[in-house]
Amino acid sequence: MRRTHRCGELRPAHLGQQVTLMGWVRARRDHGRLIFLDLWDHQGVTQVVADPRASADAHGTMHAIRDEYVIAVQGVVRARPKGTQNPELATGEIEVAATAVEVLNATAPLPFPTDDADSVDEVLRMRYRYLDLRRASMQRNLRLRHKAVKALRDYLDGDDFVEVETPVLTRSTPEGARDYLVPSRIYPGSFYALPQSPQQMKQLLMVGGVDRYYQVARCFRDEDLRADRQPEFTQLDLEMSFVEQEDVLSLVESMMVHLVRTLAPDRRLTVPFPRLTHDEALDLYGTDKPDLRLGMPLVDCTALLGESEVRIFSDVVAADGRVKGFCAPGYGTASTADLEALQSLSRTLGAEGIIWLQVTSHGVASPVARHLTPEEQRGLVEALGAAPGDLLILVAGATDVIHGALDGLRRDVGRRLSLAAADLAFAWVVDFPLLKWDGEERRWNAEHHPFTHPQPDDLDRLTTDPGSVRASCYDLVCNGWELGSGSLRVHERALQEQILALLAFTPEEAEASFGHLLEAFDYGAPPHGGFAVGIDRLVAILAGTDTIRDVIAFPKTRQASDLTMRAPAPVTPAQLDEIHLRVVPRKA
RNA sequence: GGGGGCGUAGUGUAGGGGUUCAACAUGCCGGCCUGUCAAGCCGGAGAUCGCGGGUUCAAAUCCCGUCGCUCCCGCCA
Repeated sequence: MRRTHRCGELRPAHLGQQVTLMGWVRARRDHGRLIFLDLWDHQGVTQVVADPRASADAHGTMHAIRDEYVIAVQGVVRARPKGTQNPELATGEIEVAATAVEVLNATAPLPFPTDDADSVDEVLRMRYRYLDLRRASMQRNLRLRHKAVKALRDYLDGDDFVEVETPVLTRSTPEGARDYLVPSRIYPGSFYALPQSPQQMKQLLMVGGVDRYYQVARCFRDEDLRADRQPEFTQLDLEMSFVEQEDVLSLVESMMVHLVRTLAPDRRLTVPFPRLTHDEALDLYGTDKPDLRLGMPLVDCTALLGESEVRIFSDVVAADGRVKGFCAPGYGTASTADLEALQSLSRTLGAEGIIWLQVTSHGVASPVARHLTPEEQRGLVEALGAAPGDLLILVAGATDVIHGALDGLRRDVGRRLSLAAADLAFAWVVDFPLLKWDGEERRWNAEHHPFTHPQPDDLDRLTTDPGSVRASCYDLVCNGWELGSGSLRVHERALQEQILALLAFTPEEAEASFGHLLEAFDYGAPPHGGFAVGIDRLVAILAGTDTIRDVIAFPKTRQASDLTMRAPAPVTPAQLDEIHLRVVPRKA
């Protein structure tokens, strides 16, 4: 038997045709005489009927068949009797009357149902990922991912980009995340590293005159996992020569708009994407990846409360801290339990706690209300733009701490109030600082990476006031996710050496780690810049899921293990010998 | 590394010291049934409650430890 059609394909136009379908059995319905089953493949479902009068053999086989058996059905397409059509099925007007049924593979009862109805423990889903992938939502996600990548490739292909593959076995570089290392058999004691990103390679491609490069690149970082972080992940990595920041932003923005208009035309977009400076983002939302769907910007109330009788406020202000807060519209209905949950969340996030005020038509209700003057109460309501029925949430403390806490509180309140619509709230965050101070190690670190070009206006402060130098660096955020980031790169040897020196590399270390790049800059490196989009996150947002695991065929667990392949796993002593390694058990 | 959540028949859940505490749904096995489509009806099998220890006359239930999954912080240039 050979398959003639897919399971979602047959229509009344095929009536009378002899067809052969192959697929998985779903929902067998045995009426004794008539037996129905739904034959499923990735494309759809067709009802198959066995009638003992038509074929005793086919009927007998279908009696013995169970759910998820893989079968081939030969039969005739016929119209369903009046009143038995199923309008919920694309193939619902027809059915296939089986004349021959062949079991291609019998199936044991599945460890969990594939019908999407119940949520199943993720251990099982991961262990039997191939069964999980039979579920409609996972099928949708995988195909959405394929279409998204194709749309991005098509867009770049139409704009003179060329996809170039770069090595996965490459060199460990200092800074950044922990590398995944691969021992060398041929060079005892030496290691390849899996790339954290193709950053240096794509810069070398620019020196090589490629001009516009992209790659759907697998990247590896040996750090702890999150819902939006896997140790291996995929970036749409791109780089362009002879460009300014604006060129990169506008290319990426049109590419994303193209993608959304192609794949999700009903999702609302704000175009052009709003732009925030890094400072503005922190000031307004306490984070550099704000979810703009939520509204509720932060307001600084420090000046308003500096003289307050409320000790928490005055103490913090006296200690050079700040008081900031936001207004949760309509959340005056928060119960005591809700408020306690917010208190506890704020402490988890490192703050001392929150001060809440319920705004009513005759003032504010709050544990601290009687310690606030009428002017202070009015001032707060006005500054936070509150109306009766709203809840004000204030946090006092050091700026970093209250920003972290308010960011978390704002997102939590957003969830509680279901403020996140189906929009795709893209935004650019620009003007990142070039460097950040590492207080513990008492040295500067690159905010983005060491190859980021300082903004030209700030170049002269590189020696006098490094912390104030802004970078030509930009992030794309969407719905509270960091979707991608990029920068203009240093292409001048002297400047790169100066920056590496600021990052506490001795000339010898710089030469050892980045000599190949520095040397390349001597041989005609064009000005260049680029970007990288996190494909897993992008598809997760489009798919409407909370975790990138749902858009990765075989993801890893929180403990970085692959439950399907059971990796990582020990290897034989002979294998270790070959790569000159000995495993030393960790001392207890 | 730190904090939180979860773990009970194949699956999803209920039960929160004793006395229908091992239950419900679904799946599975068998039977009946000419039109179902999450088929229906009847019958049956299936869990020593993740694992180990402790408290107690008595533990699925309380305590400690451990393992696994998960969320957040740290970390992620």
